[in-house]
Amino acid sequence: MGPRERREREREEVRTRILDAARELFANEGFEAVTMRRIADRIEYSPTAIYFHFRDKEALLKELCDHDFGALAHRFTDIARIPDTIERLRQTGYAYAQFGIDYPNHYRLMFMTPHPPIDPADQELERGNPEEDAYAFLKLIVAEAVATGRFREGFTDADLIAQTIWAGMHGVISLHIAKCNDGWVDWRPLEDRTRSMVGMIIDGFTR
Amino acid sequence: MGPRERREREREEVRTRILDAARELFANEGFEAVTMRRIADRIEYSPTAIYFHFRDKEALLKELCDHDFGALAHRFTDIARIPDTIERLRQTGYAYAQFGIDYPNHYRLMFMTPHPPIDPADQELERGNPEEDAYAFLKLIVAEAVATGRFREGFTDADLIAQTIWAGMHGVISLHIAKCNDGWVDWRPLEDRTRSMVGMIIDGFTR
DNA sequence: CAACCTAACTTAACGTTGTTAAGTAACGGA
DNA sequence: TCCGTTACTTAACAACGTTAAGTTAGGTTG
Repeated sequence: MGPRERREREREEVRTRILDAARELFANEGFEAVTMRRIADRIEYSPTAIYFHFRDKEALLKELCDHDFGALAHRFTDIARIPDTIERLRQTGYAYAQFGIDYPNHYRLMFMTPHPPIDPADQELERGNPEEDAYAFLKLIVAEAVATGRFREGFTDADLIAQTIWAGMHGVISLHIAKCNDGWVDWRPLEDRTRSMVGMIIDGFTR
Repeated sequence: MGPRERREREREEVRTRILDAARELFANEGFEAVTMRRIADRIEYSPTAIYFHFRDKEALLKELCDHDFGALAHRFTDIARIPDTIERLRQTGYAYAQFGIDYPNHYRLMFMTPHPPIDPADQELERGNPEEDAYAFLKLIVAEAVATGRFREGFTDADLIAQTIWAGMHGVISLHIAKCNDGWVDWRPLEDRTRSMVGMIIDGFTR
């Protein structure tokens, strides 16, 4: 089946080019500022062509977000080898923050923008696997810290603790992305705020 | 000067009606979902009439946000009377969270959406005054805690600490607003997460 | 080989959006 | 009484996401 496969491959190639163009434009200028016509211009197709590969602009976004969730999780692969649980937690915090700093527009779409609830049926990403799911990675660290007695007494709910830690780091990054232009707060350097949050988290939970 | 004053008053009245209509629509449906035409319909004016009172949709938003920043600060007036510094800090955290829960759409526009930097010249709100500025209120508590030795040694930068505390609470609320529909996280109840964050903050900073 | 069909597009258009240009009616002051 | 400003309205513009209606190339089938 020669031609059949070639057509399939060509189709996939166009799809990828749309995604690449959209990713770059979204990352540089933000979702709302980028139009379907601009994406189409970039790859020298008509705007309508995009709709043959993606249902709508939101579907394009979702595909990119899914990819970025994976990219975030992959940042942790090296960290996973750190033997000390608390040190691993600390470095996870820093890596998470760095991701938000590196890709603020991606971060905004991934974590700061409400999306319509998606049908669990067409959920592509593998959730629960620490190598693919950043939350699962964090939860694993927390569970280990609980199991090995690194956390204070009474702190046993790994989900609750992980969600609190995540919220803390997310707060630093999202506040930075949304409010860094606001002159009325005498902002401390972002690195200091990141360090301070990681410190507060560790001081707050460890013995 | 009778007629002069009356005209002025009538003008202000229309302005207020526009603001009220916009506030309700924004709060219920979000900024992007509300059109100028819908606001105009609501007050039985033509869409163009709004532009006689506000430069554009963004200016309308800014005026509402400014009002809400004041409303947030006013939530703290009762709390300001709590004698114990740390208890005051705790209640401030809960009140902040409650504000975000009560007005998620307002909260999103105030703290989760990047806005173009505004000219300091036309800054209406009184910043730095704890009765009008929620951040100043928090910073005051932190400074008091530092001064009375309630925080650990080395924690002396009131701005850095206040920004870390703010980020923590903001993280809980903003993550809730943006991701509460995401089924892949086994979310603990929001009250538990709020309590957990307040606890982590206090355990993290106090002796 | 010819007829046909379908996949992968393009061009043109639709309905909405924020916003502006042009016109108008009412009213206060000279 | 005339004039000019104030406070609007109606009509229109450009840009947006999206869709309807062709069009063309290539593979499949009678």
